[in-house]
Amino acid sequence: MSELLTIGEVSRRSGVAASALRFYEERDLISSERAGSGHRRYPRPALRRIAFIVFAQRIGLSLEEIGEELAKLPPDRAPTRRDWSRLSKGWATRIDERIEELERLKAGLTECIGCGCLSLDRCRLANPDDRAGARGPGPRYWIGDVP
Amino acid sequence: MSELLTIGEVSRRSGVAASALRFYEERDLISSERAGSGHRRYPRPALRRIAFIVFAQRIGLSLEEIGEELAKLPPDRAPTRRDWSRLSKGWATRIDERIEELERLKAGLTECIGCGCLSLDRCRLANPDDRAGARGPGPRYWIGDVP
DNA sequence: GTACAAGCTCAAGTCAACTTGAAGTCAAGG
DNA sequence: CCTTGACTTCAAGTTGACTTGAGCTTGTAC
Repeated sequence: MSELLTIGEVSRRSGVAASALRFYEERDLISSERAGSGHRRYPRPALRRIAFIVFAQRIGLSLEEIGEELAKLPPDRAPTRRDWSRLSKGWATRIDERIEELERLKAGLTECIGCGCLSLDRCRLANPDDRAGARGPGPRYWIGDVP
Repeated sequence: MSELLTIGEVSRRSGVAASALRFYEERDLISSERAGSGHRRYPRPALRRIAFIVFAQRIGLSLEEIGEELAKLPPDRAPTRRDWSRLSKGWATRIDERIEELERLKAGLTECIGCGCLSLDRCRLANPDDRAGARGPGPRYWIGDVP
C-alpha cells in the first residue's frame, strides 16, 4: 500500500465509483496528480476531501455548494482540522431546519391527513419561511385553501 | 366559485404549477373530468389528493412511490379520513429514520470532521442499515478507511 | 510474450420531475 | 366581431449527478 493511491483504490476505500471521482475532478471538487502513464494518483488527504463531499451530500448540499465550501480551504497547504471544522460550521443550523420541517410533517401526518383538513394555514405542514424559501422548479410549498 | 375548478384555479389554490398538474395526470396521480371544450375540470376532492402528493414529496417519497400509495385508495368511492390516514401510516417511521440520520450527521459534524477521522466504522456518519440500503447511482455510503 | 484487468478520454445516455415552446382552440368583455 | 387570456396537445429542453460505451493505452501475472 503505497503513498499514492490509484483511482480504483480510492474508489474501493471511499465507496464512490471511479466514474464519480472523475466527474468530481472535472467539476474541480477534487484533484489528482498523474503518473507518467497518465493514470491518476491520489495522495491520502484526497480521501478526506471525498469523505467531506459524501458527508455534505447526505446533509443535502448540492455539488455546487460543496464546491464553494471546498474553495474556502487554503490552496497553499494541506487543510488542518480547524480548516475542516470551520467549513462545517453553519451546517448544524441547516440540519436543524430540516429536522424541524420533518417534525412538522410528522405532526401533520396525524393532525392534517388524519383530520382531513390538509391546509397549511390551519395545520402546520409548512411555515412562512418554507413558503418564502420556495424557488426553483417543482412544488415547494402549499398555499392553502383560503383566498 | 363553482363546484368544479379549472386547472388555473387548482394551480393557484395548491401552489402547484399547471404544467405539473398535467404531468401528474399523465402519470396517473390525479385525474380530471373534461368540459365540452376539452378543458380540465377538477372536483374539490382533487385538492386533497394534490395536497397529499406535495406532502409526501416533502417527506421524501418519489412520484412513483406516491403513485403506489394512491393506488391503494378505493377506486369506487371518495376516500374517507380513514382511507387517507391508513396511507400515511408507516410514514412516521420513515420520517424518524431520516431524522435519526440527520442527528447522526450532526454529531459527525463535530465528532468526525472536527476530530479529523472521517471514517464510518469509528464515527457515526452512517450505520450498517444505511450501507445496506445503498442502491441506485451516486454515492450512498462511506466504507471507511480500514481494510 | 501474451492475456486481461485497470486506466484513459470524450461523447452520449439516464432518471426524476418538471418546464418551455409551438401551434392551435375556447371563453368573456367591450 | 375582435381581442386577450386561459386552456389544449405534443415534442423537446432543463438540471443535477452521475453512468455507460467506444476505442485506445498501461500495468501485471503467468
